[in-house]
Amino acid sequence: MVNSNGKFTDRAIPEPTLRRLPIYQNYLKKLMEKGVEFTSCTQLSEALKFLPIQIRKDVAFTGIIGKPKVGYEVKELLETIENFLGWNNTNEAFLVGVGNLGTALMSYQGFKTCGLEIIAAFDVNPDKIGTEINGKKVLDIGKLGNLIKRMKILIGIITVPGDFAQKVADIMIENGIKAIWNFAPVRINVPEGVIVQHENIASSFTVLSKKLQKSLSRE
Amino acid sequence: MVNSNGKFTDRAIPEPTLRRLPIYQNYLKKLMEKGVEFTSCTQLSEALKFLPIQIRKDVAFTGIIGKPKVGYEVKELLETIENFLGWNNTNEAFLVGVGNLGTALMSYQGFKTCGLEIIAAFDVNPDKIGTEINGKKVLDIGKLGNLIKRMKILIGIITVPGDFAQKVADIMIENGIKAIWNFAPVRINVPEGVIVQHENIASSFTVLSKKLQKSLSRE
DNA sequence: TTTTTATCGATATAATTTTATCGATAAACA
DNA sequence: TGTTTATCGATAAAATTATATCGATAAAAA
Repeated sequence: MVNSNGKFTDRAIPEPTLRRLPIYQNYLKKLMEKGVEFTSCTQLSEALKFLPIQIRKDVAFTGIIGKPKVGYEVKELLETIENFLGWNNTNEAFLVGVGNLGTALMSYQGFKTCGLEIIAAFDVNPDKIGTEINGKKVLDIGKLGNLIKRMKILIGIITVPGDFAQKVADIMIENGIKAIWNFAPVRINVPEGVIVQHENIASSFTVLSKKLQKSLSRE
Repeated sequence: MVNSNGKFTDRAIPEPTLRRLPIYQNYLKKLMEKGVEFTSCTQLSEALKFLPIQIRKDVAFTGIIGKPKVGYEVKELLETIENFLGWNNTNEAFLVGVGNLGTALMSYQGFKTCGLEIIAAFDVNPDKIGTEINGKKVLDIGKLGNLIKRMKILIGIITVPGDFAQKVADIMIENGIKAIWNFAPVRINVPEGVIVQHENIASSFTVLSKKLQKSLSRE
């Protein structure tokens, strides 16, 4: 697969790049609001504390071409990134587990920009079933499989306690979910062809805490 | 700095390793509960879907030595990992921003194991000030700086809207916080010597969504 | 108009991380 | 007791990611 620049479009995008692009996107939105028309990797690097070379490489993946001495048009860069990330077409998702974290995700406004829409949530707790969070209904977990199938939902978000995560994943997969975003602190097993992303909050904390340990021991 | 094995203890631990160790730790706890006494990289790899070689390399960083044909003693491995990660001494932290995410973090039980204790939270909202979440008091943001100083807190968790994140960070740093875990969707600038870890939920989603796109386009 | 400057894009180098290979060893088994 | 086997730990190779270098170019300044 070759694009208009003669480059392979399907060449693997480095995951770190993929994780940084939304950060640029977010800052570019602010520049837009301020009415800034042009920006450069140098300028972005000062604001975001990344190396300019890294930013240049990252944005190059989206295919945009900048102008020497000027940089990139903010509007164009923003659109190019969002386009590249596929944030224009909406991804509908179901969330299972309406605890604190589930509620937080359902209420999170930032998903709008990146094309994720949680269209309903599911839980076992009768007190929660029937309520609404951020305008989205909380339904009985029993209806999960059926609704996935009927609505052809492809993305599932798991925010249940660890013990139930695999069970929920199984129901999801059985009914056609192709990508699972798992916030439960266990690894779930999925068959070939299904994508899982494990979000482990303790893992993140570990990185911070190790750095702190190290920094304190140096003093 | 050289340890008893003649290795440099301060040799940088790869961040990916640091992120995987808690995953092993979590699974090992389950093995313990089940009463399993020994485990091997092979066995762990089957359960967790990592390559056995990678697991072996990761755990080697903790300094543990296994036995050929047997592997590692579960109890010892668990303790070694927790020790290595410094999860035995408690890290006290303040959290600022008692929204859904802040509440979720305050209620998260998984932090106990990894030695993080959120001992109080702060907010601007008078309705929230004075309440308790998971046994922890929600205090007026005005008291933040003073309490950081008085209690010598080193870790700050930011779960406020993006616009206020830098301001909160500044107060934290001014009063002695050395590590900031930032969940706001903006990058915050900190002086030399202060550690920030940015947690960007959109970044994570992007990785999942790109993989899904790719996988769907292959069919 | 010419020179200087900031920035890009391409290419090259370095660092980090992952994966593979292989000899050594402890347990199981013939 | 000797042979086979699973696993470790060390070392090596490959892959990925980050950083540096450098010529080209568009704008600004002299």
